[in-house]
Amino acid sequence: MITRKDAATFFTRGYEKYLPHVSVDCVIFGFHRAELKLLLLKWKQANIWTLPGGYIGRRESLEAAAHRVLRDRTGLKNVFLHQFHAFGSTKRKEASIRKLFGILGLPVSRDAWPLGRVISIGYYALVDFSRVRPQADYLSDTCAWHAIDERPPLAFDHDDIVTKALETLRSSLDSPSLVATLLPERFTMPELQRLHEAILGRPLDRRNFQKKMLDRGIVERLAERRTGGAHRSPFLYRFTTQT
Amino acid sequence: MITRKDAATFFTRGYEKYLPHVSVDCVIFGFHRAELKLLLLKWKQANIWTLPGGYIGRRESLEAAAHRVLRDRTGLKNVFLHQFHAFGSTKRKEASIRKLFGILGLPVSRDAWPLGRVISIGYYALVDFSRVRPQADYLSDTCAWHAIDERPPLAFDHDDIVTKALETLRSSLDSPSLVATLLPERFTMPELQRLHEAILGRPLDRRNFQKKMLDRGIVERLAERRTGGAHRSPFLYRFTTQT
DNA sequence: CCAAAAGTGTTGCAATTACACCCATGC
DNA sequence: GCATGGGTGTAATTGCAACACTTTTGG
Repeated sequence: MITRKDAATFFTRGYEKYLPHVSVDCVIFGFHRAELKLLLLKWKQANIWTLPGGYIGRRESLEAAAHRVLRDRTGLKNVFLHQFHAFGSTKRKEASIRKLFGILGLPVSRDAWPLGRVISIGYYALVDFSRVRPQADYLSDTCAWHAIDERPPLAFDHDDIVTKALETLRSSLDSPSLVATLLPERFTMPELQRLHEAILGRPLDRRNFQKKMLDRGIVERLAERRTGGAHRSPFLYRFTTQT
Repeated sequence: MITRKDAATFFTRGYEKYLPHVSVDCVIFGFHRAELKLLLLKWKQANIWTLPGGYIGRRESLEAAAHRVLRDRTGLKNVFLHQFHAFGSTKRKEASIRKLFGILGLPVSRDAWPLGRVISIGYYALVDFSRVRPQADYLSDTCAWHAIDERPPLAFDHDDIVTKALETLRSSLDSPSLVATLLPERFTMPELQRLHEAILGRPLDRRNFQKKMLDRGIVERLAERRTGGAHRSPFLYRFTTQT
């Protein structure tokens, strides 16, 4: 978690700890009420929304940086992050960054290192919406979920990054390891289907979906059913541990 | 093309022109005598082979940087480059770089900026072997093609980069735009097949291959045949311009 | 005429798609 | 009992892989 003190030293001596000009940005997808959600940060006292992102430590691997940045800026831990693309934005607006640091009451020298051009490596992940408590860091007012197609416009080139991440996510849906992290240990077939539909943004045929999941050995049925709901009680399933 | 003068000013004031800590590396595939080739540079008077790579200009897009670096270091122009992955190597060996610059008779101060850790964005391309004259730059002895599985061991993490590029190339073979650049305007079906086989590293069925290419509308047959060779004269084909 | 390369067609399997019917549950 | 959602099956289609036969060409 970034504190006030961290932020204060960031502009003056951050380059000692971090590589300038390279950052990671995380596109975090969640799933709630049959909708795909996106985790966004709102800058303090400014109507600027961005992806959680940050710089890379001088001796830190890209992967490790992505995990640390995500934890520091949103509180999320133990997330499966996947690199998907590098973005060479020359759009970074000095003015926005100056404004934020003005609001925070922190000094920004004229040639402060983070005002320069930044190349950003994009990572995405799917996380279990209900098991996560997003927490804004010192730089932000809010860390909150947004429905994927009702999100506010994002700063810099972050809208492009989200678009590309969603594309990648959709095309990698056939590997079950990803979606496994979004559901509880045991789940019903309709639940799994809602999740796939939310990610793909289109409806799927119930019967074909079930057949595919079972034929491919992606999930296996348990003896138990989920009772209590209206209508017929659905079976419970779980992901098979094998490949 | 990098000259002696460029190299000399590179270590001292290069950071004014380029972003430190971020580079692009190009994996250039060629095709000759039914073999997939790889374009490599050998450092001057040292047995160190690397991919053509370089730094990114401060106001230059990633894409533009990849094209410029490739041209400067190998002489190749007008190549379709595709970004495929970012590599966060912490393996960069100071010693190698000092050695090269020692050989070149160029001074390297102790805290020279290019000695630091580098994050590299990988680009790959397929080029027409016969239309290209690779030319080594000032930093290199040799700029030469190597058969993909007889290449020398590469420095830094460049072997990983090649592996990943080859993976990406293979999985993107169904989009014809890539391979189109490797063949002349008009070509025979066997020629196209050899190319696919070289990329995939395995033989393909002649008949199924032909059917697929024609059914999908990837190529269309011309009236003409290629005469002069032994055996039956094959038809000529060309890529369809649509989609 | 024959070896080697090129052109054409058939068949079977597997995955995907579309669609129809039966079962359970709460109101 | 009936609307709603959940479970099962079947036929048509598509893409891919395996395989056999005919045609052309130079030697």
